[in-house]
Amino acid sequence: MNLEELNKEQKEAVLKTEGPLLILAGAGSGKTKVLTTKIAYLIEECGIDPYNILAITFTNKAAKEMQNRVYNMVGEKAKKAQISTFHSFGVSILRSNYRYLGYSSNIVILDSDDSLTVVKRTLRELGFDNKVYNANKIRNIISDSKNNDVSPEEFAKKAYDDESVVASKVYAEYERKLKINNTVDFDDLLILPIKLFKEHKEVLKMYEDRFQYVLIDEYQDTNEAQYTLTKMLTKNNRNICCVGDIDQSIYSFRGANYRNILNFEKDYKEATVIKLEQNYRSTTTILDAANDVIKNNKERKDKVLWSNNGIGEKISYYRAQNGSDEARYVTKEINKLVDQGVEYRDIAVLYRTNAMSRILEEGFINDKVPYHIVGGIGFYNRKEIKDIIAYLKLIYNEKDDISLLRVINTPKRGIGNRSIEKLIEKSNEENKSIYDVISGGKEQGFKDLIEILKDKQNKMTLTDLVEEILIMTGIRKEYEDEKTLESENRLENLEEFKSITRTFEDREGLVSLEDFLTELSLVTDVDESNDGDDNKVNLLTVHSVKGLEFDYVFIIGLEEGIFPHMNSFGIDSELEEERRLCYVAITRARKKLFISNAIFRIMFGQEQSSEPSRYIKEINPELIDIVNPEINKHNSKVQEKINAESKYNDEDVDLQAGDNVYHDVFGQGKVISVSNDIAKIAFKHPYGVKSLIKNHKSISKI
DNA sequence: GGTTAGAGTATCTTC
DNA sequence: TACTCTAACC
Repeated sequence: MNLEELNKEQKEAVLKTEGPLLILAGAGSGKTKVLTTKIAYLIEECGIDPYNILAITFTNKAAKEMQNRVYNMVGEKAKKAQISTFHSFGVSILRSNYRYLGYSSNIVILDSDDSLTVVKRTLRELGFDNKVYNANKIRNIISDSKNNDVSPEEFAKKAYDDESVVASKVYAEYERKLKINNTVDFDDLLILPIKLFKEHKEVLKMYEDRFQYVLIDEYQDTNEAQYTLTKMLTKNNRNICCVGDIDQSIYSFRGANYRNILNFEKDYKEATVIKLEQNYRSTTTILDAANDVIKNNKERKDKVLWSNNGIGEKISYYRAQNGSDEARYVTKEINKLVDQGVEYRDIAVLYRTNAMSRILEEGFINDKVPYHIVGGIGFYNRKEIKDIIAYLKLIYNEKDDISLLRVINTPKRGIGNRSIEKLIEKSNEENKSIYDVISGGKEQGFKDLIEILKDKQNKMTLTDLVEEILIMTGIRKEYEDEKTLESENRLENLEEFKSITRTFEDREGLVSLEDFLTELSLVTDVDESNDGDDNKVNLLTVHSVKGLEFDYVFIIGLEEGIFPHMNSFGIDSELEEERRLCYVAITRARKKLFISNAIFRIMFGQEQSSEPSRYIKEINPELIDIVNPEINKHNSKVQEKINAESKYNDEDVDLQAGDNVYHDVFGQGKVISVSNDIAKIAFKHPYGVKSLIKNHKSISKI
């Protein structure tokens, strides 16, 4: 096997096949190449059966790509290796072992929206006002508890205030509901395998025997459960290879803990650590800028990326008048690039929040720039698509209450709130799913309909089944009768959905409802980003661009309040995460980076102004070429004026921890801490602790 | 039981 | 702004 294309460290990482290995791989240092080569090396040179290899990637797309690359190196047998995300891996374990865990075969996976719906419903059923108790927050509490192995009972014991008492009750009921419905949430996909392994050592033994070699990518973004799962599988074999980069840890909001990397050497005492610091992706200008930004983080291992790719062009910085001006700038620059022979597909525009894609879209449509939005509120979030999926889920698992409640009266069948409430009551009393307690009434008609469709399920292809649902439920007729622009659109979307099922069938051969639904729940829009088939500009969030690279990258909205996001103000750990996010964004670019922001931007329907992001100031000015210095100067005067006029007090307000204050919106509060210009203040329920600009006029000492 | 207007709230990121 | 939820009316 030819390892000549690898540098010294990369080669070392490939050759070290036995025992624990940690690869600290900087952005663009060729880690995917190392991982795939390593898998191929294990198979070809060490004679390892691919069946004994487990490789975990961050997205399904990355998994597919890795599988393909290994396929190109070793051929057909690559397919025997298990290459997937943690969540897909969890699903496969569940599907083979559901009996041990007390589930039946047709498990439906809930997405985060579904979980939230269950929480809301549970709050209501338990008689709590969901204006007082924030369902989202409670869902997060439940998720955290599950991930940290805290049971509802344990949580109830530790409950310390009104909210956590309510949360503990909702948590218990939430778990009961999921189980009765034979449904699992995203957390369960990781937690249930752990539970299984703890309770059934023989099953764990089987997986240990199978997965002699375990490789994990993006280790900095593993959460507690993923960490535990990894440790359980590799405790005895010890052939574990983790790849990660602390500077690219950007998923802490989801429970990821980059300290898993820092602790690797403690967990595996005999570990070898290899650093990959040569970057093969970007120009030194881009790398220097990235290094300038990230070196301001305190919590990190020292590392400096370098490259041989030459200095390249300076970074272009444009400070726009407002959002649409910024969009115009982006399209103008894109058109210039395209005139120079650049392909649209080699360009990406990155933003902090999905909401920012809209204004870009307008600009792109105006200037006729072809684009592709990755992720965001996409196709699968449309009502008609959610409805058809709910029908499919219900046909697959009639106990799935969430899907049932979604479609029992869609289209209208005259089953109103009263009847539904009665059904829910009955199902709670009898500890059964809603479907199982239906007997008689209009509901019976609905049940009969589902029974007929269930019967058809095995007798036709997926696409035909979808068509059958559209006809038999009356969904199609409803939209056809409506004859509005909107209903036309919905019909088109439903046709589009059928072409998705058809594509799926063509790709996989004849497929089961189970496979299709699993893919739907786990494969996200991010996995759909265009692979160069379409020559379009990619629009995506900084989070979803992780692992990708483009010749030309635009980072827009580099403003205080957006990037870094205002919710992170005053919280050091979160500001550092925002900075890592910025680092990830910068290091996506190969040839040239464009950064921009806007003085005025419409948010929440109101025009607001903001200053340039602190991260821009951290970059050595010599690396930056300011596109519009005059406007910039003028604008900074405007900016000063805005600042002077309104929101802030002229003099510094002396706020200290312990001070009582009054806020125009949140009322009375107590200062918890003050750092720099940010005061953390605890307000009364339901506001809680807020981080606010200390000198804001809305705050006064009392 | 269905419809609709008004209120309220969120936009932070995702498997 | 735009979406979702609720209450009141039909």
